[in-house]
Amino acid sequence: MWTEPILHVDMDSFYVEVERLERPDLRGRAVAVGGTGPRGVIASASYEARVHGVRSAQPTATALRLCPGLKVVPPSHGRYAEVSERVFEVFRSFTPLVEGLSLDEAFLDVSGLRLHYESPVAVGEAVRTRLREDPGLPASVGVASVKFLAKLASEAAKPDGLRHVPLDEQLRFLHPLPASALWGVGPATQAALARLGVETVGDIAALPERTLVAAVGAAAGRQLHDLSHGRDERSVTPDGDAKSISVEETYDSDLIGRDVVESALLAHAQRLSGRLRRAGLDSRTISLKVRFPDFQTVTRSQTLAGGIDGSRELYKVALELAAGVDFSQPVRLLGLGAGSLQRSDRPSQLRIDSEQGWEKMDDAVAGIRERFGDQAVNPARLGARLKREGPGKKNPDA
DNA sequence: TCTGGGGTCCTAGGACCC
DNA sequence: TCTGGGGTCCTAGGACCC
Repeated sequence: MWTEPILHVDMDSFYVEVERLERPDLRGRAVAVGGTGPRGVIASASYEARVHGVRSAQPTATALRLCPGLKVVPPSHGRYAEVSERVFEVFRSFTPLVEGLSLDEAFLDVSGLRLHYESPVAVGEAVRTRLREDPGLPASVGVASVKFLAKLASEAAKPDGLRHVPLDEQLRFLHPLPASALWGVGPATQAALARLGVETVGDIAALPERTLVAAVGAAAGRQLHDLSHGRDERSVTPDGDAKSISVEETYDSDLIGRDVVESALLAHAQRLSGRLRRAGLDSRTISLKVRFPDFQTVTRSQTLAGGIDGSRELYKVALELAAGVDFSQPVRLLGLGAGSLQRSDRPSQLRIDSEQGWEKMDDAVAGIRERFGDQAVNPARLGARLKREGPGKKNPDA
């Protein structure tokens, strides 16, 4: 039996490297993929850019100040999704036990490959070699006994490396790391831990579980206690269906007035409908998200008796939700989400005729957007505004 | 040059039912 | 006449992840 059968594979600067596949001029220099508008942030930075302090989630303006020669490329989400498909095909050619965490990283349980490879490390190197050949991208791999250690190991392996954490060395690897390295420790939890005098994972391990639970809540406290001792019972579970789908947009300039907000919600309803229909899903819980200039964010949601996926139905619910929000302030961000998803077995003969007409139109619109992008088709209500103001920032997200 | 977009999970309170 | 507890669902907000 292999004692460290879990791999975490993480593509290096994924978006940047995908751009470099087709643009050799981006190789060897400081480049980042991110929003180029006034409110843009960095999604992925090359290592040449990271040297200057450029980080993902950083405002693009800040990144440019830190690294004046930085080349910022707007994201091509459709392309990243395509390459991601290829990456996951490579993963699944090794084992069916693949659990994706995002477009560019996954856990692999390789315990079934004992007869084919000398060790999990050999599997990890083979995965790296295959990804290097096709789609031609660098990846880092962590090899460990459990998921969260494999993830920490791949982090330590970056860039373009492999790190193996043997079972009998895992606490020596784990305990000196900062507490914030643990999965689930963000700014708020870190602050709560700091009040207990905790700096490292080893410090967490020295605390009784009840102290952690009192400080950060039941679920998080118990998890921290387990992880700090190297315990992680979670198995590698191949991906299930999505639990929610949402669209949101932060506007280059704030939306002012309920009318403008309602127009924007119509566009959101159309995009959301397209994504639901392409996925073959209905939603029973619709949620509205509104962020104001001071970053205060409110959500309103409504659960229906049955699932919906049509833009007109989604828009109707969105308007009802919006009626419960005060729009006397400008709006920075609007989002529309769909939860409680269920497969839409849509026996169209059960729908009334007028509904069918709208559904056919939604399908047609979804198809066009899939091929030509979200800006290709818009409801008439948006036409006037778009003509006046132009289509705004390009959104190639398909 | 303030802070994207798409997700998952948790908490806490209230409604409602048994 | 007053007092339960448990379970599930819904809503709002928040933490966190990439």
